[in-house]
Amino acid sequence: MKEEIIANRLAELGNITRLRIFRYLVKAGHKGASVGDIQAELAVPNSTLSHHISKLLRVGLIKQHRDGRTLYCLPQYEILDETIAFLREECCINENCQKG
Amino acid sequence: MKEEIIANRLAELGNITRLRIFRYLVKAGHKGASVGDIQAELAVPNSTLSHHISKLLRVGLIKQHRDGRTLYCLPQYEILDETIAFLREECCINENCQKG
DNA sequence: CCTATATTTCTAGTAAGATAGAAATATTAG
DNA sequence: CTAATATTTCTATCTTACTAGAAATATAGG
Repeated sequence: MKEEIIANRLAELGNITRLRIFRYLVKAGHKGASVGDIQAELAVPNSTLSHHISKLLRVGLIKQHRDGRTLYCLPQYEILDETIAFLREECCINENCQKG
Repeated sequence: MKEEIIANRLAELGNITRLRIFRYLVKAGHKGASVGDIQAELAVPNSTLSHHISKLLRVGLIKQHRDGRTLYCLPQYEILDETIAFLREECCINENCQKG
């Protein structure tokens, strides 16, 4: 069910550490950032960071690609946009307005 | 810190029951819906529902106003929009693009 | 092969959240 | 005041999530 998928994504973004990770990647843009970069930026222990990254991966908010020893994380803007759009979907359909 | 405020809101929306409550209110529009309406719609026990509503209230995603015995819940669209906007803020500033 | 770098997995302790029954409170109507 | 309706609070149980140290794996360079 779509509602559950959206809730899962929002829940992942609802953790302060993951929100920081994700925003760091959004700022980084399409080139993304390596796990090591994120760790240096946020000063989170590697095991903790890895755990959070895997959760963001699981719900599709980020993807990864390897370049040598370095794993790059890339934000998935379409997934973010879909998630955001869902919150506004059918806004005020039981009323007569176009937007809140 | 703003990041924490946003994370808290997203975390509240990240629970399936609260997401349903919130979306029901968004659909209802500016007139909102009563706690009883929500309960009838979602078939959640009253104590559970009350707990979830208080969490949405706490982070400002909804407000309430009483009319006799009935408590109406109203979605706070500006808070939602601010939350959404934060996720896109400073997108790609470390790159050269305008939007993902 | 050996070493260094990059990241994940294992493991475990601790804290927080979800759920709901039952009782309590609040409001209105008669 | 009494009864009915609307909603919250209390209490408890159960599950899930966060955190991080230590060990393991993966990749590349010499």
